[in-house]
Amino acid sequence: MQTMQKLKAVGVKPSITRIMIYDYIFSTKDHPNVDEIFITLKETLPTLSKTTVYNTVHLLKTHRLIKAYAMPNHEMRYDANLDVHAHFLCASCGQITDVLIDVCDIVQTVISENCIDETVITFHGTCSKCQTSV
Amino acid sequence: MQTMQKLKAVGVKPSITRIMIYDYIFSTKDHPNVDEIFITLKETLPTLSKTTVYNTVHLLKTHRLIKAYAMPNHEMRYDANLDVHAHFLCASCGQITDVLIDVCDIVQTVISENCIDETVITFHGTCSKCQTSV
DNA sequence: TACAAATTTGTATTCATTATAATTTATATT
DNA sequence: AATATAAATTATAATGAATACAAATTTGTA
Ligand SMILES: [Mn+2]
Ligand SMILES: [Mn+2]
Ligand SMILES: [Zn+2]
Ligand SMILES: [Zn+2]
Repeated sequence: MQTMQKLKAVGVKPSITRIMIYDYIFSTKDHPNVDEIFITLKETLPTLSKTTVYNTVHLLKTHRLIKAYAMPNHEMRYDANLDVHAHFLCASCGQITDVLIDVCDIVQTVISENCIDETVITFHGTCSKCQTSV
Repeated sequence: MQTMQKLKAVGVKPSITRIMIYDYIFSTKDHPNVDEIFITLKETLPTLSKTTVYNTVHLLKTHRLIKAYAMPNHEMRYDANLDVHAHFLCASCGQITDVLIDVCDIVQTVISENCIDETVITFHGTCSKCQTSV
């Protein structure tokens, strides 16, 4: 689907800024942070402000067009891949690679290629207690 | 094992401050952040400083006695449970609960009880490229 | 064109974490 | 015990990503 259609579909007005920010997150596979998005797009959008990047990723995230992952070094990385998938974070070069998991053989897939120090699996949602207390 | 033994085993001098900080993280099951540790232990260690809490969790993490998890709200949570396990983070009450996973039926376990909005699985380690370039 | 609404920008602020240096405490030596 | 040395703890300042807020610009519509 075209980016413009994706934005319209969730009720977000497809301004050129928003399209370019989404497109960048979608096209690059390296899970960029706000700085990377800002610096890269600044070249083609000279008036772009970092605040707009923050606003836009927040907007895109709110409308579930992208996902945000908190990294160990306290920065957010953004990802347009909405499929449930794992990430491999290299302690040496910092690269974040997608790990397409089959749920069942999660560990196997990665262990074969990389040296795993730690596995972090987090589910976000609403707990049963909070669901009933609404 | 006694906390004192655990600290000695990794070459960390078991001062009363360190013992109490580790014990607190170990005994409480709610994955405390630095503030919670500080405020709670301040009652029995009146001279405790927040810097010491930061120093100590860093020390414990370096020696692999605890794990640190970056949360979406940009704070670190600490955990003395070293087993590979998942976490369920409630969007409503903020509670972080352990999810003991059998690797194979990761999703099943949680889906039955809670309402999952997002699943984050991250592996930390050294990628194959970086392993060879040493 | 004129007006209102939405979008973008610039600046100030927040707050968890880190850096640095001073102070206190523990350990070793004479 | 007194002194010297090292380690641990504390206090304060600095960092930096993220947010809050208000002004400015752009867009949509009458
Ligand atoms: Mn990804
Ligand atoms: Mn846990
Ligand atoms: Zn690497
Ligand atoms: Zn809850």
